[in-house]
Amino acid sequence: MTAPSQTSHGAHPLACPAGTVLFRPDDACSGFVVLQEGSIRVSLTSAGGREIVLYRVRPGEICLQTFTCLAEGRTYSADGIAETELKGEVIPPGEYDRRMANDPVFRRTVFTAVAHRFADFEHLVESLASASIEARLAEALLALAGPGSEVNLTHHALASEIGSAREVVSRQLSRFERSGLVALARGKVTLLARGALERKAAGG
Amino acid sequence: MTAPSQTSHGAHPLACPAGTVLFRPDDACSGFVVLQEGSIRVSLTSAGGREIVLYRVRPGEICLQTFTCLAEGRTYSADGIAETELKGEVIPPGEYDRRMANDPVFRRTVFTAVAHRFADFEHLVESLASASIEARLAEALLALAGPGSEVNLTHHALASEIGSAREVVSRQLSRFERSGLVALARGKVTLLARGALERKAAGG
DNA sequence: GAGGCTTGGTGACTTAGTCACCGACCAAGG
DNA sequence: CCTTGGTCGGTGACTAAGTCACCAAGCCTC
Repeated sequence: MTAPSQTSHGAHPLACPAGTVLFRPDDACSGFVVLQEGSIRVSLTSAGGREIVLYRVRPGEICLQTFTCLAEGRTYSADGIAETELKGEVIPPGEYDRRMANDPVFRRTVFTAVAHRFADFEHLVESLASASIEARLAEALLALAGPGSEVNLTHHALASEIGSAREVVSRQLSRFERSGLVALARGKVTLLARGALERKAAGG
Repeated sequence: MTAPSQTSHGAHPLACPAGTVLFRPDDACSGFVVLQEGSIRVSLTSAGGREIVLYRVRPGEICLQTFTCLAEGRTYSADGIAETELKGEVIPPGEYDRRMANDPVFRRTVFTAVAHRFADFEHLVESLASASIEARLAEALLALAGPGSEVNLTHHALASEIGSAREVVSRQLSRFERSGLVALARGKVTLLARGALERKAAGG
């Protein structure tokens, strides 16, 4: 995408290991992240300690939090954590503004990404407002497994994915296991019947 | 793409009465709305028939739905209804693109508005994921009353505001009434103790 | 192999959402 | 007027989800 020659025009390289905290609520924004490799998990934690994963940033996507901060000159309001090792670059605020103004391709890319994120958000709101835990958990498992059939997360982490509580996830997973949809192990869920899970995710 | 007899900048005037349906899911987007007067209610209705109000568009704000449609060339995914009589203008897609590219003030305005909307969305997600019905209803009542102290909505409409069910709202309102926080009448809620409601809204 | 942390299981309880139903209010037409 | 049909709101009974407290099993490290 962006050639290294751009670096000389103001972009810093970004490289950090899994687990790095990229930002926390009230942090100032140091620039616009263009990710080449890896995955950033962005989540909100409410006063009561309940966490919910808003979205993940992957190569070609953008961090909406960062966009918002840059557009309004505000601080972050969520947590951003590197889920894997990251590679990419950081475009500092001034350079970002310049490119939004002068680089039509860059601008187009950012718009599309913002629009895409928005659609995800809408889906999240709809889910939270009206889908059952069974459906939300089935959907999350399918999304997290990707093309594979294993999800290496604790029940607590799964609860954060769907904005619920650990106990609720534990009980629902037990029900899935009793129905033969998944197999459970410590820190791991193995999907055994994608079709059935897809039906549950759709609200069947 | 040529503009016939139009405003000097290619925008159509917009004027319609309260209750007008501006868009529905799967409608194509006819242009970017710049509102000068009035209020548009944008809401999602899930498969189960549950409705939730996402946001309102007022003068100086933008419709995120419309932004998304224009950026990705997609159709709408929510409902937009005029809550009051509307006045403003509609910038057709081609003109919108031209202005985003060439008019820095217009671009800046749109960015800021998009960023602002996203902050609202984040608040909505946090609310849905972790706030009690008591807190959400108190917050909605305060927001809907504005500087006044009356909210002229049915319990059903209030339920849509907070993404809950009519019965739940009815019962919570009864509790508020018994505590002397509000007075109830058919299609109307009168706020009697803003301070106490603000405390409830904050989770106290 | 003993403590200490993480993970997950469970019972008991509260809060929220659903379903079914009914009565009060309201407007329009006879 | 009075009927009639629709909207609005109240309520009981039930299910789903979330909370709280606690415990047991796995796992790490010293």
